[in-house]
Amino acid sequence: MARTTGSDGEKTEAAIREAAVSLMARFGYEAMSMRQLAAEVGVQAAALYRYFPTKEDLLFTLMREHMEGLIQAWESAKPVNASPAQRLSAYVANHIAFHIERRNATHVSNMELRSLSPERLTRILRMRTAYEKELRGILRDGAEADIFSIDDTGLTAMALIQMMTGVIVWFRPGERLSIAEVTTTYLAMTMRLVGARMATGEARHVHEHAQLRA
Amino acid sequence: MARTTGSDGEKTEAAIREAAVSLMARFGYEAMSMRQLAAEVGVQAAALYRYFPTKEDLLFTLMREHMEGLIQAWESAKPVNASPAQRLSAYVANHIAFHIERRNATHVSNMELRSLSPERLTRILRMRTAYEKELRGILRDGAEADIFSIDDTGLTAMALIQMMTGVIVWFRPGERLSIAEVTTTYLAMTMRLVGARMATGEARHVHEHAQLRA
DNA sequence: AACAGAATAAAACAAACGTTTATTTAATTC
DNA sequence: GAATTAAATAAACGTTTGTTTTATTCTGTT
Repeated sequence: MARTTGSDGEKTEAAIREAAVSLMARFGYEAMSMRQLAAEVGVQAAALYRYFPTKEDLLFTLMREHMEGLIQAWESAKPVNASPAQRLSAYVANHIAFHIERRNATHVSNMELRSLSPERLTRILRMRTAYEKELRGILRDGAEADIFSIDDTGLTAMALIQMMTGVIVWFRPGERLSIAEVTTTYLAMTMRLVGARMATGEARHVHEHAQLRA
Repeated sequence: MARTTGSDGEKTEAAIREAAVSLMARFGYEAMSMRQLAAEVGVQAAALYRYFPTKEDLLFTLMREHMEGLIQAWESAKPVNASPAQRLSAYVANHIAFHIERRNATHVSNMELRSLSPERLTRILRMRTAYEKELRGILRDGAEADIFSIDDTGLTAMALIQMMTGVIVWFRPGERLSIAEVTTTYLAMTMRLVGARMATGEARHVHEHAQLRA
């Protein structure tokens, strides 16, 4: 046998990506074999190499596109001419929504950094840093305007990101809480954590904004 | 050659554990080969099997002892007849100190759960749940006594643990911040996050307690 | 109808994997 | 000082790994 009826390169590549993210999230990059991946896709192992030159290329592609998607999602969600509290609210809501929707890809991006070559690791970390810098900017603006009470901007940003990304560890869709409820609670915790003092009525706006997005 | 001069079973086993934690934290459990581990210890691969019957046994032993150590540390640090705020403060300080001191083992315990057999995974998760239950108890007591403002006890506990454990991702000893400074800041963030309303003078006690431990 | 090339299968590659076996040497015991 | 136990080596086991090579089949275009 060789080329099978109805086979299409684009569909095959999409199937490979999807299966790879799923298997890597479940078993880890090292533990997933190319044969296992091929079987999941319904193809021979050699066929994978038409789409991705090496296993590491596959990993890197998935990670890069995950990060690009995250940054792009924030560029779209990012409010203009908004108060630090509103911007922080938008950041939290976007971060949680994006990561819950992409649980598997997030797991891979967070756990498999060590399987990248040094140069590729640097590229991914650069993207990550750029994304985190946005949060630090919001926190700094809020602190300077005396809207937030923050000891250390960098440390607070890291704490918030760890807290928010941690959602994917325990959150299961369709269980006790909805995404909207989780987002609302995380928003409240975030605002308290940064000691937000909001103008009258702003809390309602922030709340509504979060409900809308979640 | 065979038995080498000055060789000692206990020393070798300790060296294996140490090297294994280090290599697993750096490269991951799957990526670390038994030959690589043996080379790090300065021994042949077969010698490892005198101490650990399989690679997974080695992983499980490291994880179990890490969790046992964490629970034991909390049993020792846990204050009696203390307010929820003081108990929460002790929990945070103990958690951060323990995890910073054991960066590598924490990484392994958090990242390599999927490499355990189902039964062993269950055993580790049971220990983890028991430890987290302590935090939920503190939060519940504080909420019932109207000292904390908490939407959802379980969710808040997970958020706090993710935030605190996240320290090991970015913290490097001897850089910008000391362990004491980090602990103080995390304590302040935690107290704000749970909306702690402390009695007059208690904030100082909590602060001093944290400084003492850190 | 012929053709170009994309897509895949099948088989094989060398290297590395966790683990086992048989053996040898060092330290301890009687 | 002989017997025994503990600690390690050297070599090999069968399997699996990521990857390459080669050949074949199907699809879309002319």
